[in-house]
Amino acid sequence: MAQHPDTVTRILDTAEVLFAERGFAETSLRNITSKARVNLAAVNYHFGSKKSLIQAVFARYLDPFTVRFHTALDELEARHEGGVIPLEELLETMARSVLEVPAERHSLKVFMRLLGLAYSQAQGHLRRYIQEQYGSVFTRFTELVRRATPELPDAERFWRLHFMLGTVIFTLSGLDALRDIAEKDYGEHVSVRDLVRRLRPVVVAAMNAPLPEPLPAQREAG
Amino acid sequence: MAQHPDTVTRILDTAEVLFAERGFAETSLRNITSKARVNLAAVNYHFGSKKSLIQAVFARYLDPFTVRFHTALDELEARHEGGVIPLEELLETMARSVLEVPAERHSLKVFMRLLGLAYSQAQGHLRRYIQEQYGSVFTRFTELVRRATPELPDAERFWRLHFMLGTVIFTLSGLDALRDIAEKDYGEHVSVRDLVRRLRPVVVAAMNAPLPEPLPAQREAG
DNA sequence: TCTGATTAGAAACAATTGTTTGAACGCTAC
DNA sequence: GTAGCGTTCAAACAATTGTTTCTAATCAGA
Repeated sequence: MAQHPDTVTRILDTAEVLFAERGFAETSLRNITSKARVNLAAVNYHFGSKKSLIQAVFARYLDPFTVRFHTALDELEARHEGGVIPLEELLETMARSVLEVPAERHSLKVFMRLLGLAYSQAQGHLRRYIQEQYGSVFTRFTELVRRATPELPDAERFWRLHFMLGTVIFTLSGLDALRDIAEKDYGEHVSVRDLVRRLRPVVVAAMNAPLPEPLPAQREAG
Repeated sequence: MAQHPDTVTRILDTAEVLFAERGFAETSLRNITSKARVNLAAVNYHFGSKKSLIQAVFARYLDPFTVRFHTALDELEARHEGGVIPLEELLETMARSVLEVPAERHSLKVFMRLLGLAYSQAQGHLRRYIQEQYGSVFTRFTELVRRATPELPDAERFWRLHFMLGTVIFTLSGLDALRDIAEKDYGEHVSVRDLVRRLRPVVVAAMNAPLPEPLPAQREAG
């Protein structure tokens, strides 16, 4: 599919930035091709459609992440010889895998923003694509988390994992805006690693929170 | 501006649903007017532009919310006679105020989805509008939280509040997708109120988490 | 019932969208 | 060199977008 790397790469580099800044529907192919100084037809020629371009942008981040995360989990399982891996180590490993990807690719901010868009933006095809393509590594991870937290009911663990996913994606994808506010209010410049440091105890405490009181009799509306 | 309530209301009712389902850019005025069985020109006649329509949709939720939240905080402060209000009560009050709005208006799902879109969707005008229009009540809230958590450094509290904001908005705005997964995996249907019940102990635990270990000497990259 | 302002409606507007076309270019292999 | 291939390019495509215009209908107050 991709022969002449310059055009394809320039399209992807430009597209990921514009998508992250403005969303998918708000970014036209002409925006991308003009900023990338590439002919308009090049996108449809190399990628086939705008949808496929969006998926390609994601794949360029998620493919290396999946590889890294799988091998990191391999090492972790080997080190514990089939025993239960503590929750802290699992979370630590995931965080490290996420942080390593943009070190070789581009900005972590873009990566996180794209993840946020994948959830919030309607774009049914994207969610389906990500689910099909990268669902397995998450299944593996959640299974390990299950063994690390046997006291949690399955549903409760599911929701808490997604709560924490929301925390991380929301924070890191809106980082620029939040950082501006934080600097203005506290004069303190926060790095991504500083934020991850702050996130760690919060996420652990959230996962270990006491169980909610059961609902009374389920009287419901709305 | 609005005389004949039927048309204006039908537009707003339809628009909020479509916006929540598909986002702003993905929802055309023709989608709205045809589903609302209203003439296309009615939107521009009654609201002036699509942007103004979007803001009107938000105002219909945020105006009553702001009123309710302010009076709820008034009562809370009166009840504590100038003393410190415990964190749990502050969070509880905010949750109740959020939940009460759609009871008189429409669905909480729509409300949350709209909030999520306001953050994730680029739509600079929207964030500015919300900030200007409804920023004061949040300033009041965070000041009360500050008094309730004197042991937290200011920066730490700032970040933890935004972590939790991310958790709630991310979860409730992506509710449909998550609900599909949860139902498929656990057969269990979750209501919004059920989710709020699950969120409560998690948020409290996160806010009360131990402080992160200070960074060592700031060796840093990326 | 006539008058005057407000709302509804059909049609057209210009602009922008993703996509397709067909000719021109640049290259390697014969 | 030239045939064949992959790539670039300008142009056009049809469809859809938000907005405007102008006419018809509606309804209140005299």
